[in-house]
Amino acid sequence: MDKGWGLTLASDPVSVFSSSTNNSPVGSFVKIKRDFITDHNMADSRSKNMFQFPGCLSAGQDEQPPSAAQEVDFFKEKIINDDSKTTSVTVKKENPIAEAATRTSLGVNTGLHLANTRSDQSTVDDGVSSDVDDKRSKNNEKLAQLQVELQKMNTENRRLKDMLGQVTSNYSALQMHFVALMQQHQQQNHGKESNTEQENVEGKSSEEKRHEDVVVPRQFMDLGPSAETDELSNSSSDERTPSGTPQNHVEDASPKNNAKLPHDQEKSTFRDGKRIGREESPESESQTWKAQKLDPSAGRAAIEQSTDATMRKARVSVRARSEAPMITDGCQWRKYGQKMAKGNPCPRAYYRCTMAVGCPVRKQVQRCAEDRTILITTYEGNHNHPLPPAAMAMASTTAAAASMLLSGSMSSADGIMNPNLLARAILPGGSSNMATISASAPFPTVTLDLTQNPNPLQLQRPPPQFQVPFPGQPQNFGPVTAPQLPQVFGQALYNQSKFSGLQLSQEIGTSQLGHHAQPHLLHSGQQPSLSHDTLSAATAAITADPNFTAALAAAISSIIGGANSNTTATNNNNSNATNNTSHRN
DNA sequence: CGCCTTTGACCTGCGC
DNA sequence: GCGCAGGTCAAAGGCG
Repeated sequence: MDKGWGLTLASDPVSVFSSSTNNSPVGSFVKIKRDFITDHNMADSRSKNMFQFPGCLSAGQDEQPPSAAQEVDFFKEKIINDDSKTTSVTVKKENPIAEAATRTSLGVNTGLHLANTRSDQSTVDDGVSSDVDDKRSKNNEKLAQLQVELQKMNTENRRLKDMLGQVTSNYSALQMHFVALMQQHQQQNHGKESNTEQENVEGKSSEEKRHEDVVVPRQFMDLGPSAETDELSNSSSDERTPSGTPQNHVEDASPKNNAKLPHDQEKSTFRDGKRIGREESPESESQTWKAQKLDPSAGRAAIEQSTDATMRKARVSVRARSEAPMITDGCQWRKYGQKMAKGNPCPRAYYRCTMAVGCPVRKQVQRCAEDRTILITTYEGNHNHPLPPAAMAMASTTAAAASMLLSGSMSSADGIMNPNLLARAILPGGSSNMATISASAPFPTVTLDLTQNPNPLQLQRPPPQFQVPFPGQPQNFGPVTAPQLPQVFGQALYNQSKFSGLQLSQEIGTSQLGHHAQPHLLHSGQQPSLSHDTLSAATAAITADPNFTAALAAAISSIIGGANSNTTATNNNNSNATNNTSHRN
């Protein structure tokens, strides 16, 4: 149902890792940057000076072009000719000197020209012999100039490599931490599937316990039994999930349901979808846990299901400015209702995901009463089907946000959730009004505000999308998590280039990828607001927080579920398992 | 003709 | 118990 609304959350599927001709990280960096240019400035961007490296990498017109163009006179004519035609022809030239001169004179700043500055004699063999010495001296002059430039570039390259090494090491540490926790979690699942929540808690590592002393209680990964406890003990958390409704008790045998089965197959399956999606929650969940006690083998599925059920409750609200009636997030939605909400003259529209039958994901779209240009989109649930790369952005973001929300700490009796890792990860700079977390509402909700504090110099590039072949083993998350990490926090928020906080997360996640893939977005040096210290601090904070692993695992699981439906994730929210369990009951 | 949106009715939970 | 508000259903109509 996406109709290409103005606000696009999808990230472009540019294959930023596919630079086969340049294996150097910086080379990839350059390619990405050039893609970046292309993305946002369209076709003619390459012919203009749009991108400049930080520091002195630039070979742009600011530094030399005029003189360079003037000095290499014998190129000038050709350049002019080329310019009179198309610049693309010029760019295709293989001769680095000629290319450099051409680009320089055209004002094209491509940043890096690392090719050898070999002799350009062959290029002047054009039959012009009147003033060969003079031209050679000019060529030498230019050669020296290019060498100086090359030196500058090399220096910058080294600096970038140092930065890359730093973020790579950070990534490695995070990855090891994550893998260790994942293995531990697996062991717990296998060895103690029939254990109680308390036993699960006891089974945690000392490190996790140590963190729990500081952070808290509602470990998302272990929400299984605890979720049940919450469901049974806290009626407020049950809210509108129809666990207590008569409908829920008669599910399959319900005459009502049978009687209301539509003739339309699509609608019929949808109804199934409703059953497994909307009504899967606490009831079937608790039943699952009962079954688990009888059949330990059902433990993991139950955990997954409870996880999904819990995720179902968490909401992620995204505020973004858009004139379009709905943001484009890569998924297909079907509108199933519209209501006038109290206190807002703008109607609230209800959508459900139609990319797969039974997908429990729904969203509400409503304009802000105060500012009609702000579109508030609230997501609920997790997709149980493969997602296109464009859709993974929002899905992963909401999943991670919801995970973190649910794994956060409930500190006070009033139920207000303290800002947890998400907030810290999102808002390392101390900005407090871009993401808000609230558990006081009927649903715990994370609100990501894309309308505030924009930095137009940041976030101009949609996040890269990666189609990564998923290894079957969770232990191999490295290559999987790395590319997806940026999605986990930032992708959805790139679209409007206004979420610098998540940009940092993106920086972290992406930068850390360098270990397994080429770095593709390492322009922190460009961003005055993002210092190395900030980066390191945020990375350390994320690495140190066990909740992050939980949220990360959830997000990854959703990704895995989306990318490879045959992959069995350790704690995913793949509703296939849930559905099966639900139907079994 | 099939899919989607619209929209009024209906269901449910909650507060008084 | 009643009313309100949020959420969902499903018939009707529109659109490609």
